[in-house]
Amino acid sequence: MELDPESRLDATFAALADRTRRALLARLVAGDQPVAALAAPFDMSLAAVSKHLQILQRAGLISQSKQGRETLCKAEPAGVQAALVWLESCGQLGGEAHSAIERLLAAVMDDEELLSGEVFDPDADFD
Amino acid sequence: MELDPESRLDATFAALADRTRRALLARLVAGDQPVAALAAPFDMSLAAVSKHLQILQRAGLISQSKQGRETLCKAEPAGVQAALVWLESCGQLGGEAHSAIERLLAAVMDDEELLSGEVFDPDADFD
DNA sequence: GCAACACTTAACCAATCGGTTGACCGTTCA
DNA sequence: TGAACGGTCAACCGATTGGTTAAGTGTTGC
Repeated sequence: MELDPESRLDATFAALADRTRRALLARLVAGDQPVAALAAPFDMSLAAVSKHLQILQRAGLISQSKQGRETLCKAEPAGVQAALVWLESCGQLGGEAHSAIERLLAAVMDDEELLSGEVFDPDADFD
Repeated sequence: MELDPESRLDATFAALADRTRRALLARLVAGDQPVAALAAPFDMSLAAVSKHLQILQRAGLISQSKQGRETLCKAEPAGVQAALVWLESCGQLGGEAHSAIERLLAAVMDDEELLSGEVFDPDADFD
């Protein structure tokens, strides 16, 4: 179910389009956690968080496994891949090198010193 | 209006969560187009496409400029940047090198032959 | 056994979304 | 001037979303 790549991208981007779900994913990227611990910092019911996690799971961004009476959640970096590739293609075809990947590629092609400084803008603000 | 980065990501990912809008953006990445030409291939009203373009514009993914009685639309690769950085950070913190950017970085650090083949999976299906 | 824990499901709600049609506004050109 | 073009706006519609509360399902441990 939910096999065609277009629907997959629909689900992935839709899952990422909510700040609560992005925060949940960011926390899971930092380390696996059971649902209750994961839900604690959020000002909403456990049921609401549970539904958010379901959406992340259906999008392939996380996986859940029952561990006794707890449900361990872990990030699935592979789920991010399709979205990442789509966005990179978008940037690549843009002509000038705007995207991080483009800038990096340009640096590689110029055979310059790499990794001498920051390659990415660390603008992402995890909680 | 709409300044905080979290809301910006909300808008960006939400805009990308619809296949029609992704297709519109992909076409614009391939070249600027007026609204009517852009709308032609889609099986929906011009008004619907117009609304999709507004959503893309508010997300900063495209810009529109009146050119006589036409409205020229162009992709704004910079608008993709924030989303790209967020996803990359997600992949980076994941431990193993899962993301394209991570794989490329790893290749660079190993000082291997670069660009000798395909670096990215060209899975993105621009119509 | 039974109570507490760790969730999930169901039913409901207001708000938003993606689409429609029809009226409207500015531009071009015969 | 006035008709056709290019596009937006407004009102409406059904479906989906993000949240709630309440009930239900396993699991753990006294």
